[in-house]
Amino acid sequence: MIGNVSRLHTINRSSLVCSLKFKSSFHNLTTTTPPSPPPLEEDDAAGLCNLILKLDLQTLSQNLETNSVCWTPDLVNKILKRLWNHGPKALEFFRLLERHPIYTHSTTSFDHAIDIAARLRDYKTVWTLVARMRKRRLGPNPKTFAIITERFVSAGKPDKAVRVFLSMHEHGCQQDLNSFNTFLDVLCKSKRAEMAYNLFKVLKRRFKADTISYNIIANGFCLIKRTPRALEVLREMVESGLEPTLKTYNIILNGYFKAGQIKEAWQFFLEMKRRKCVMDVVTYTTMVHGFGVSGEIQKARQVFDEMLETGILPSVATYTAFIQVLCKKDTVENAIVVFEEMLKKGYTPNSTTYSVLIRGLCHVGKMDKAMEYLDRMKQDECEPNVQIFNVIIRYYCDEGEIEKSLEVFERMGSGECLPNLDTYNILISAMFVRKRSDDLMVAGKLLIEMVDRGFVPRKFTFNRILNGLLLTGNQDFAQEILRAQSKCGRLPRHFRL
DNA sequence: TTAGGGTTAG
Repeated sequence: MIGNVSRLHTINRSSLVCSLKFKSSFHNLTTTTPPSPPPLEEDDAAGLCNLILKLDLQTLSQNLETNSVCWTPDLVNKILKRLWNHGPKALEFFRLLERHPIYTHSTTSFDHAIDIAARLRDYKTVWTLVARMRKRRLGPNPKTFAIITERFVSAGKPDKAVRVFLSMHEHGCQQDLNSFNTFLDVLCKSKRAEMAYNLFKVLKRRFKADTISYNIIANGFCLIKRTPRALEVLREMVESGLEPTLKTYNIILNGYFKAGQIKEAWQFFLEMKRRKCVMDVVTYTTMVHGFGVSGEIQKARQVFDEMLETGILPSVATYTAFIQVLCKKDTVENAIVVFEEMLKKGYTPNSTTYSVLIRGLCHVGKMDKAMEYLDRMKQDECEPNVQIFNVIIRYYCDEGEIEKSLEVFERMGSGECLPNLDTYNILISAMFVRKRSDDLMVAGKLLIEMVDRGFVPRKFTFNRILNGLLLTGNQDFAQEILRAQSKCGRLPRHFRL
C-alpha cells in the first residue's frame, strides 16, 4: 500500500514530463532539454494543459509571454474546458494570457472564465471579469448572464440570481424575451418551477411571453413531477391565445412518465395518434425510455419497432435510451446486441451511449468488459468524460478493488480527464473501508489535492481524516490537513492553527 | 445557450 502513497505523489507530475510534446520555446523550462522533441501541434490542447498543470506560476508566466504558441480563441477555450476541474489553474492561465503582448481574449473565453470563477464561488472575480469584458467592448452578453444566474441558482442563491437578471441592463446588457426565457429555464431546471412561475406572472406582459415561455414553465413542473400544475399552465397558455406545439405535447408525455403515470402517458400517446398529431423522434424516444424505465421492455421494444415502421429514423439518443433500459430492466447482453446493431446501421455512439453501456457492464460485475469499452471509446475518438471514469472507479471501489480504482484515477490525472468533486469523494470514502493507515494517508493526500483544485470537501470528510490521523499519531500531517481546511473556509471561525 | 428525448443511486 505504501506504493500507492508514493504513487499518488507522482500523479499529474512525473509521468507527464515524458509524455509531453514540447515545442522549442518550452525547452528552457526544463533543466535538461529532451534530445529530439517532437513538435507540438498547434492544436495540442492536452499537451499544453499538462504543461500548465505542471508549472508554477512564475515559470508559467514567463512562458506564456515568451513562447511561440499560436494562441487562438479555439485553443484557449479547449484548454479552459480541459482545466474545468482545476478552477484555480484555469483562472491563473486565463489571467496570465491576458498580459500577452499580442493575443487578446475572446468573448467566449471570458464567458468560460466567468463560469469557472462562479463555480469556485469567487464572485469578486466574476464581476471583475464582467467589467473587463465591458471595457473591452466584448460584452457582457445574454449568455454571460445565463452563466452567472445559473451558477447563483445552483449555489442555492436563486434570489440573488433574480436580482442579477433584473440588473443586467446596468452592466450594459439589455433584457429581452430570449434572456427572460433563458432565465426561467435556469430556475426550472434547478427544480424551482414555482419561483419561475411567480416571476413569470409578474413579467409576462413586459416581455410578451410566448409559447416557449409557457413550455419552459410546464416542463419545470413536469421535472418536479407535478403534471397537473403543468397542464394548468398550458390551459392558461391556450386561454391567452397561444397554440401548443409538438414540443408542448412531448413535454407533457415525458412529464407523465417522470411522475410514474404510465397509464396516462399511454393514453396521451394514443390521443396524439387519434388526433393525427405529427410525432417525431423525440416523441418516440420518450416512449421507449419511459416504458423501459418502468420495466415494460416489451412495450418499449414494440414502440421502437413501430417507430421504424412509421419511417421515423431513430437518433443516437433513441438508441442510447433503448440501450440504457435494456441494461437496467433486461440484460446487458441484449443491450450489447442493440449497440452492435446501431453500429451496423452506421450510427456513431457518443459518450452518453458508452456511459450507459459501461455502467450496465459495471453493474453486473463485468469490469473487464467495461474497461474494454472504455478503450474502444478512445479508438472511436470519443473522449471518455469524468462521469464514465467515476462509474468505473465507484464500482471498483464497491468490489474492494481499491488498487484498480486508483489505477484508473491515475490515468485520469495523467491528462486524459481531470477528476471532479465526485471522483475525490468516491475515492476518499473508499479509503476508509480497509482500515489501513496507508489508505488514510492516501485519503489525506487526495483531500489536499482537491482543495488545491478549488473543491470544497464536506466538514465530515475533514473530520474523518483528522480523527484518523490523530489516532495514528500523525500530528504533522493532521496540521497540513487543517491548513487545507482553513484555506477553503471550513474551519470554525475562532479556530487557530 | 430560447423550449422537448438519452449518463446518477438507493
